[in-house]
Amino acid sequence: MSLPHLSESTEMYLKAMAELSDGEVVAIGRLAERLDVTPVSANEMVKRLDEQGLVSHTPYKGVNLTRKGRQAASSVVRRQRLWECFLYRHLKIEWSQVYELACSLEHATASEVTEALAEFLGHPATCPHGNLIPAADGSCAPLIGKRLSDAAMGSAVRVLAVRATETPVLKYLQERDILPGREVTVLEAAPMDGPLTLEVEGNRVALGLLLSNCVIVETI
Amino acid sequence: MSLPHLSESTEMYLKAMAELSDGEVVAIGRLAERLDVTPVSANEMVKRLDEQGLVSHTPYKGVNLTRKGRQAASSVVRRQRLWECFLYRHLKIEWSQVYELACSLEHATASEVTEALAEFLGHPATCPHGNLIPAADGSCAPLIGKRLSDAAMGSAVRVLAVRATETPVLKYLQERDILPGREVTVLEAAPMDGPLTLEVEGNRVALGLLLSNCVIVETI
DNA sequence: TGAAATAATAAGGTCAACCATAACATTTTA
DNA sequence: TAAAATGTTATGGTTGACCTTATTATTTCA
Repeated sequence: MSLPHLSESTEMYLKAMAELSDGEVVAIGRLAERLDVTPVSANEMVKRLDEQGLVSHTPYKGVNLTRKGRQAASSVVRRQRLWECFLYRHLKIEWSQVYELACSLEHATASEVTEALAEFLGHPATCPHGNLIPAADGSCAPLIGKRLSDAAMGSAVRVLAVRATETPVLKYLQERDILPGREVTVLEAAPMDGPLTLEVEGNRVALGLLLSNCVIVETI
Repeated sequence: MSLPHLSESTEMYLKAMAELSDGEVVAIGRLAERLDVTPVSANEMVKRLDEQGLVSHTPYKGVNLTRKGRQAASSVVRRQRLWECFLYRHLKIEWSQVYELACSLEHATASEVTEALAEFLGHPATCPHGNLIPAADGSCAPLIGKRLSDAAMGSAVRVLAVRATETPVLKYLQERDILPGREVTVLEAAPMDGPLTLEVEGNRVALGLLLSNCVIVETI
């Protein structure tokens, strides 16, 4: 059941794959970018992960998680998101910072602690960014929603989740009140992949397309 | 103020020194033993710590913490003991396990998290084993008490703290109710450094001398 | 289809923190 | 004071996870 113990680096690769993929194959270049290592290093590491049976790598095509790898990645994500809940709810740590701070803790958390924490928190369904917390058995329902960038012009939507990890990016969203639960109206989309103009909590906000891609919404 | 960031290994050495020394010089052999590395490795590491100005090593005499090293060690101990409180009080993790589990977390804890945790816990004075939690500024009052092995025969004492770290040892004490706050009467000391016979919570318990050294008590 | 972009492989290097073995220095203690 | 215990230094080795530079393979796209 429980794996031999994965290194912090291994866990970061698995988590990055889970966050980037949505079940699809991931290009080694994206992985390298996300983890801030060179493509050569990512290649080496992927080879090691493949040998351990955690990923399957098809040269020139990309990498995906094996059953074992997906299970391990879920466990990492579960730990992180539970810690995010704790840091945010109980320690009152800033929304934009909890991802980063929980990330260090996740690798140092034994499963007894994870499960006791889940119990303490009342088995939350989502992290403060709105992303779903995988169950202890590794299963994780998919998040149903669409990208803000795909919302119909003039439509009012509710923010479900934010798929961003970097503190400065999260801070940017936080300052503009683009947070889970908020209502947003899409007023305008500038041509040539320009920014969206939104109304959030009574304010007008311009949001670049790439960032709008990271905001998951539901129509209301 | 805050140091460049110490490796996990560095933090473990500093903590071991703080726990072993009581301000005195520590023999490299004790350090190696406690950290479960060879004396050669401990020597190499101590040299590195000396170069970083964290310890001062007098060949053949021993090592002690510098001001900087003591400050860093206090910070590690503070983090660990705060996590112990959280794991014990809020996550209901077994008393004998919290040292070990908090030890992994301590190295992954940013100072924002440490201070928020202290606030959440209401700034506890001691960890679940009765040991004092250093203040945020690194200061730490000494624990006033004596060793159970030094208690007068027939005297009733109260357990203040337990200075043990290994889970099986802590479990042994836990099973015999030798926990902070408990009253203990010393009934007999066997000759030739034999065990003490104690009465704890109405039960007779034999406790080896070495282990009795780890139990800090006050007279009542 | 051919150039550009991306991916893979090879070779050699670094760094922290460990290891073993062996030789030598110092301190303790019997 | 000599032997035993402990500490130190030297040498050489390992492992994981990175790095650079260069070459080669494949895929994508204009």
